[in-house]
Amino acid sequence: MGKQDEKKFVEHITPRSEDFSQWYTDVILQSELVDYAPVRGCMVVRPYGYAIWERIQQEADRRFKATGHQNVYMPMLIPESLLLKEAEHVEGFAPEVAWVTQGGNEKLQERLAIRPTSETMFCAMYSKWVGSWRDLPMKYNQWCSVMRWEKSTRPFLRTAEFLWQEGHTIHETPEEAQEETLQMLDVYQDVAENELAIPVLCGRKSEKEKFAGAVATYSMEAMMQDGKALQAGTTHNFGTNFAEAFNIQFLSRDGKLEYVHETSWGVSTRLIGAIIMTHGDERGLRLPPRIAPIQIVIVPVAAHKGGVIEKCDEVFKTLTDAGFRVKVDDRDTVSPGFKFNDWELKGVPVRLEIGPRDIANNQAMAFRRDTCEKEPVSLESLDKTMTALLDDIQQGLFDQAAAFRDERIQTVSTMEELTQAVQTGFAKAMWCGDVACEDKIKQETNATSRNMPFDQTAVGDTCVCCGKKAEKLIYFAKAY
RNA sequence: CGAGGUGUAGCGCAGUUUGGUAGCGCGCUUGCUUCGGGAGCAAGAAGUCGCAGGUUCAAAUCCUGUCACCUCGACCA
Repeated sequence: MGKQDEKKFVEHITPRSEDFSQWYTDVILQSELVDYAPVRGCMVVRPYGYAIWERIQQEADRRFKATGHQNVYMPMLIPESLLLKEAEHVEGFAPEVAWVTQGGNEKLQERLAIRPTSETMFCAMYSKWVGSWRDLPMKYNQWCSVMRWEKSTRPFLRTAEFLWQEGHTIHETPEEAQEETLQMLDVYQDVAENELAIPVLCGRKSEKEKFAGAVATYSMEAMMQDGKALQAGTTHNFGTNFAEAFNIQFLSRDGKLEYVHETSWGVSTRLIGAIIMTHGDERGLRLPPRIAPIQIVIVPVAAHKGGVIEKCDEVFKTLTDAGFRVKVDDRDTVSPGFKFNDWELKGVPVRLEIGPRDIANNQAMAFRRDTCEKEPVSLESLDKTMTALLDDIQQGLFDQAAAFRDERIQTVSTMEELTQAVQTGFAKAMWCGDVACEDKIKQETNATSRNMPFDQTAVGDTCVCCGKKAEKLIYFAKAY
């Protein structure tokens, strides 16, 4: 392909190297994932974007059920008195809560918060539902939207209203709650790495970065192509903090009144932002096959010629029956060339071009989106060929993202090194554990602590910031 | 919330300095020819110039106010 053609691909999308932020905006709008809404800070998720969300939901929900959780639905409005019960929690969320103050023409006696998260609502209900240790554990999840009055917003990454799931569980013992907290982080990592092909770093948040009201917060952190971190999922262990505030007690095995041990965990449509910023390239999206709403798009070439459409439909049926998510682009209003670019922009992993010449040879031209290579494939045993190809693309995207990330993680032992490392990626450092050092690092470099990995193999003895005795291995990065 | 920027056809923009018939590209409609990397020709449809005041014979253009959005900072899944 010549230079001229190469240029055409990119004429509508700002190159990543020029302005990553603008590239992101161009891609999400042009691939028709979302559009801006007439409401400040809100996005409209369009069919293609929502289809990706539905795939994420299916994969996550399947795992939630497999680990013994059930779905429920809680109301969107939370009375102010409920929200005020857990002091640290209120303080954390108060600045970004939206309120309903009027119903019809009447001013409400008590303001109602539009949920920023539902810990308080779950707690209110759990306190009603729990009586005995025999009622435990209760492991509920809900898929819903929440609202946070954010000051600056970006589609998928931070919007005033966003779709997510929030799991809330209560347990008999601290050990069980901790086990749940870590198990769900594993589930998230499994979804991120094996479905979304996004490598993540899992670990515990510092006191400064933990969730308001939690005893311990864990996260998985992904690196975007601009080297910035994106928190892609979190799990929290609340201990008995909320149980004490909401009086969630049960009669224990030895007849004593005890508080439950509680957890919560969530992932959101932000994961879609992570997919875009992890895998996207100059032509647009590159969707991992396991999450792509369309895995294979069939583009007829010279569709007016006899037999072309029929062959496309035949291949469509074969592949659909074999379990693939397939689409035939039978639009007669645009040229094949337009369709090629269109589906590349939309990130479909594999494109099969079928024209008269292919039919004559019992083959199709297969284009793979990850490498943009094109080669003929036989129409015989196409299901096996496609299975292998999609698996290869899935693995390829993960490997590429992992290699990119690993290259940009630098082990640092001085502030100079840390400052330099967070310009392009993550800094892996030893830390004394003092919030003063986190504050200083934030102030000097704009980077925040991401998390403390479970593997705490030391890379030094002294704190990267103050030089005192180091307590923890931790990652620092600029974050979304 | 601070600093900057932008609002003109569905989208992207020119026109504003120097007031004087509302423009361009893409898209859209209809027809014909095309179809292996963003097709061509022809004929069409479409805009209270963000909103509200003011100045003027005359305002997209000048003045005042206001709203929305974007970018960068401070705060956050």
